[in-house]
Amino acid sequence: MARKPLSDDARSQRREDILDSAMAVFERDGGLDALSFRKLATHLGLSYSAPYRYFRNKDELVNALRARAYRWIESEMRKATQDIDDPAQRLVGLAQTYIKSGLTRPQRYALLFFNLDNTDVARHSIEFRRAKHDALDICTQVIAQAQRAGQLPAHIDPLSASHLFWIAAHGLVSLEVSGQFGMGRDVATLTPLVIHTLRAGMAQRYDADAVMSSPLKETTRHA
Amino acid sequence: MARKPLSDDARSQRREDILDSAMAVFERDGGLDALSFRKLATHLGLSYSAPYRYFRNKDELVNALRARAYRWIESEMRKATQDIDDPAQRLVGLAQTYIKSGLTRPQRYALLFFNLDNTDVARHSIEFRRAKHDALDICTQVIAQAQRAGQLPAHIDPLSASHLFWIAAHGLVSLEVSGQFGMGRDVATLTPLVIHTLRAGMAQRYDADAVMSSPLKETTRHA
DNA sequence: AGTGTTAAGTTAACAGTGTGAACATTATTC
DNA sequence: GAATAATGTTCACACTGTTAACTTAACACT
Repeated sequence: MARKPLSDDARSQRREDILDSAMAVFERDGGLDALSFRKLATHLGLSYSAPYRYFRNKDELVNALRARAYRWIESEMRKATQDIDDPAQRLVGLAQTYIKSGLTRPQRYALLFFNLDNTDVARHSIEFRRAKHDALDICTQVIAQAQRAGQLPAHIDPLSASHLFWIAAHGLVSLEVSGQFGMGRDVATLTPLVIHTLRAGMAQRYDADAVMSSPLKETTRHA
Repeated sequence: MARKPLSDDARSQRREDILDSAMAVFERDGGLDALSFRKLATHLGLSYSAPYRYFRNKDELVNALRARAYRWIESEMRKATQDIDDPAQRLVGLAQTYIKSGLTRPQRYALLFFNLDNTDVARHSIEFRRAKHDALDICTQVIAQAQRAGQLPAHIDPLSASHLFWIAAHGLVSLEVSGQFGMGRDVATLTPLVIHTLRAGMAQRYDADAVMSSPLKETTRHA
């Protein structure tokens, strides 16, 4: 009776095309404010509200873009680690790749962690959370593997350990990308220091209570 | 002959008042997009482009706001550490305070590190850089002190060490504030783990070359 | 073939934004 | 009191996100 909608494949292909353009514009012009539906539409050769047929609003578009950025960093890590056999080296390679990816494409990295208009977690899309989970999962697996191989002490569970890695790597990339380290490229000297500290620190037995003489109470969030 | 301009004191007092309002609006409504000159002006009981007499544009206003946020976190750290005598405990207290500050006022923290429309460092104001430097300086001093007291190994220079601390603390706060850790409040369990790893890791002798079998080459920045 | 149905794309419109220019006000110094 | 320059206001412009109304075109059924 009615016109058939685009096949799911065709439709999501269109979405991919739009996201291609969006990412290109975003990285060319720098920043989410610089990426407007109008500019995106003309970049696609369409009229200025056409993308609304594929993304309900800018939030949804940006979330999709973020998920895509995560998928990219995930694939970078996969590519880099699959050729390394030695578990310990895989782990170092993983950290290096994460850091390098962030530094080489600061815009894309910033898209993941900055530019969150607000800190409202509820608005992370499922797509985004899945991508995040999959990326973290690589790390967890590599760590578990290194532990099984006896190359990494096992008194910290793999998930916590990968969080630890993530915290360190992200802290480094994030501060550098947002230009907090001052003029020099301290990253080059900081990277090995960070990795060393992580490995050496994780090697030592850990007793939570001994660390914090006055542990952080639960913090209430203002605003 | 002419009307005297507001004394520098009076003028900067006005600026402070405006920044008070700006910070209030920013934290109430969440996000920089929600902070408009118009809203700010009406909040001050002025007409909608009055703030332009005090801030050339939104960039300048935001930079001032950022500097102020840094000053705040700096003062939090000063307050928290001045009463602690034992150097090692001072250091832990410092880290705790930084983390706690970020977690309690996520908006303010995000202002410092997220919401950078672009990653253009050149646009950081001198004010902002000074505030950042002063905040970091506390950390450097406390570390140097702990090293002199023999409570922290001295084979890492205090500046690098404080960078290390910053990276870890910021990584933790930043990931939590941007809601990347999943549902739970993993921060409570991650905080002591991070601090432990830092301390234990820094205790071990450090040889940069040994760490990185294939060190990060210089990375060229796309985009 | 013809026609109804409906997705895809276009255009018009609205509320809000940053920002500059042109005006009005007002306090200060002569 | 008059001149002058800082401060405050109003108007205007080019943008933005977003919704609603409209046009076009492809399919399904008779």
